[in-house]
Amino acid sequence: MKSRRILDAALQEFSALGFDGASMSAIAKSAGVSKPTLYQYFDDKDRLFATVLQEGCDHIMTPLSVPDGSLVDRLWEFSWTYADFVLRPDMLSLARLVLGEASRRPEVASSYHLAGPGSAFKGLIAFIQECVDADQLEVDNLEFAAQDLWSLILSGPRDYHLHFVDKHPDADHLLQSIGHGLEVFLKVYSTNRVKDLDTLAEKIKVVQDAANSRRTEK
Amino acid sequence: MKSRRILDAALQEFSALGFDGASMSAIAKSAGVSKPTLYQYFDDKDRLFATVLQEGCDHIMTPLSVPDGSLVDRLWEFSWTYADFVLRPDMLSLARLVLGEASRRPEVASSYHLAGPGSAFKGLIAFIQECVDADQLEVDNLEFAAQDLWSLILSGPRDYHLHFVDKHPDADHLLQSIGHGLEVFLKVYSTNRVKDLDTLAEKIKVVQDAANSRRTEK
Amino acid sequence: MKSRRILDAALQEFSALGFDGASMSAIAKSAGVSKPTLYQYFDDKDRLFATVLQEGCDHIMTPLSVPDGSLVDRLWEFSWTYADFVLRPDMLSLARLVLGEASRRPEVASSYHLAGPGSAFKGLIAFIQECVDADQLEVDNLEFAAQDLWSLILSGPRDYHLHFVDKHPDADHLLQSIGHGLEVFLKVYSTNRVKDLDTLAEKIKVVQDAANSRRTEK
Amino acid sequence: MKSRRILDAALQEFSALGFDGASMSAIAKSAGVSKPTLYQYFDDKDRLFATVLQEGCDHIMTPLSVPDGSLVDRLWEFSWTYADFVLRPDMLSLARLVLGEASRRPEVASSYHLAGPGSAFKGLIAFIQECVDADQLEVDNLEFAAQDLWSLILSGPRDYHLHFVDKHPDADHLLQSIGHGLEVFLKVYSTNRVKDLDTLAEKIKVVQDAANSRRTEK
DNA sequence: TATGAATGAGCATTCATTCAT
DNA sequence: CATGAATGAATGCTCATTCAT
Repeated sequence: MKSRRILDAALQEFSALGFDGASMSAIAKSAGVSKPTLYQYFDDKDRLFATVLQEGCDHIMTPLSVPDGSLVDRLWEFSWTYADFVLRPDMLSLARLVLGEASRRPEVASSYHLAGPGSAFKGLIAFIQECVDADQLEVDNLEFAAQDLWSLILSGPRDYHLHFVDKHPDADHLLQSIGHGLEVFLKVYSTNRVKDLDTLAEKIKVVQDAANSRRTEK
Repeated sequence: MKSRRILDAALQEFSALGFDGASMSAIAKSAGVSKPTLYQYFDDKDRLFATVLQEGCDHIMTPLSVPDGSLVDRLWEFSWTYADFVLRPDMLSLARLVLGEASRRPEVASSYHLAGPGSAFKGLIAFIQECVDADQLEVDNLEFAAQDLWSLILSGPRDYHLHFVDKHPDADHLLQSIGHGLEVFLKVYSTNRVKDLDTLAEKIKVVQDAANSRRTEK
Repeated sequence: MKSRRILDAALQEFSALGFDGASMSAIAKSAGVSKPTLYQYFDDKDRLFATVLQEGCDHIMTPLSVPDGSLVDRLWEFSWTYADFVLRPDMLSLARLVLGEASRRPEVASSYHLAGPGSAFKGLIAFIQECVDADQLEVDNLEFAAQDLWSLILSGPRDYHLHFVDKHPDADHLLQSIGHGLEVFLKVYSTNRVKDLDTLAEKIKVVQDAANSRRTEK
Repeated sequence: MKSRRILDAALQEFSALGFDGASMSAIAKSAGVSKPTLYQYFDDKDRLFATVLQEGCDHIMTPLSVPDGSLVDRLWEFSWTYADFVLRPDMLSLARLVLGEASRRPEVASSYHLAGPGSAFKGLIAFIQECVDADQLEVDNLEFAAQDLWSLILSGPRDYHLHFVDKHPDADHLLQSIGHGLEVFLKVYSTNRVKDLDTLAEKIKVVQDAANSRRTEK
């Protein structure tokens, strides 16, 4: 449990200050333990860092389950699940931390990529495979299709939020982005373009109206 | 000229070690000057860092001019120009550096984004506008189209190479990636899909054959 | 105890080299501790300096008790007590140090004056008040009388020894100085001038003879 | 003339910051010359410091002439001349500077004392001799009498203003201090006590009234 | 096991001083 | 003669790491 507190504190400090910027003293204090205790649990700063990132990677493997439903429903759900996860402030911090250290610790960055985007990618591929099997999508190359989905939906917002640290994701904007991304994706890969695009448009409208009415209430 | 050497050395060190990791001594030594000299040119480490990034941003504004030619020719040229630029090791290092410091220097990261991807984006939009004016593309929302082009073509490889520091861009892979991206883009936005896709396929084949024959020669 | 050693070393170094001249490294070494240890005890150089001076001021408050006896006896004792204290090399060093920093740290100099000469002054006033109450002195203005006593007895030697660092107080000279000072003081303020001056003269003679015989023995 | 500007700037800086605190760069800039030029005139910092103090000492030799007139008139004039000189802010700064460096440069402090208080002392002695010759004072030991005069009149205020840097001499207070000092001095040494004390009292009253009326006018 | 106290090595920065021009 | 540009050597201070308890 003490190691738990230490790892949390370390993630916090590393994320905020970077590897060099974070000091073992600060981590120890923030974890509420003494420095020697900290060193009892983790041999040195590098080890601690590695462990923190390892943990980060392990935690990444979350969103893989895809619900049942129509193609559009599933894509929709899938997209938002990923978006919520990928744009979470702590995930963005972690990503920045990893990239900041990438030149000095190439393994860290690559294994993070494998665990993060990589595993997400696997999920994507599996999901698309399912849709193909169900004759909902027509896909030549699974990998490309998966990449397209990811790129169209999330690469823009993620890039933006990686760089604009204190701008929090804006639901409206995200809706537009995902909505448009899915539209393009369906145009290209759907076996039933017209209907799917209709369904999508309606879905977007529903969410938008809900948002608007919520805003009006205020 | 001395300040030139200092800035180069600083970029080098910062890129390799991060802001905290880079030491003024190391920068001075690597620039072949003494520490006091370094401080004569740059008031302090922060200022030096800021200048280095400023320069980085200034240098980013490069690829904006787009050649004449058929739609596919132009898209092709455009894509490769951007890819070459964005995947250059030094540009990737800079991007990592900026992201690594983003939490502590939000302005740095945001102004980098504005100068880098942001300005690239403007170029993209202008370019697409031209194509629309020439009835080559049919576009609803310019921004979305531009974002799509960028995402489809480059977000995948860039993300990959940001994380895999020592893997150098592989022409084959890139060709596939860009080729596929352009294909999707044309499918969605071209006013003359069939012909354009044909032209594209041919273009890809030509390049691939050239590459193969080059490989065989070796 | 370690902070004791540090403070001693610091007083030493500061006294010998001044605030800027003394280096934290030298203080640490002279105290037999490492620099980080030094910084564990004192937040920074200023704090250390302040503490050293604070201590100096606290130690100053010593000679206030005045013995019983005849007026001349008491004055005599009083004078020598103060002289011994004020002319002690370390007290002179401290005084020089304080004055040397006075322009940059006015509060230091003024609070030193309050604690040092100032508190001595209060003792003087109290003492003279006692003598007045006992009808031994006739005084118009207590403060002036106290100032006169101090000035007549010690201002000359103190000024001299402040400037001549390596001349150690010479008992003979001091005897003359104090003797003469007291004589003037008694002439002006004693209620029993003739007798008191006689007593004083005899006291001086006794001490002088003792000194002479001591010198002869050698 | 350039060396003039340098010396002035150096005195300024040294007085304000002490020897170590003053930087050659700052002195050069404040003198409006470049550092190499500064070094052309003065071999090194020590030399410059020595020269500055030498000059300070030379300038000290000022108040020696004593006007004619009655004993009280002459003492009065004499006292104020010295007081004005000794309490001048720049003289106080110089004194502090010298004392602050005394432990590291004993010769500096002693030669300053010789040139400053020492030479004043000689003036005092000569002056008192004159008064003795004119049967105005009855003095046993010239040196002691001179020391008494100085001590009674100026040691208090000077000590005060050495320590309280930003308190400027207050005419009222000084008047009291000098008035009382002279009173004591006359009581002890005058050959015509009653009359001289009367004259003095009147002199004080006149000055005090003048000051009061001046204050009322405001 | 947990810690207060300690340290060697290093960092950003500044200074007195000196070339090359 | 005067200077812009340069530097070796130090300074105040901090950090990752480790004893002694």
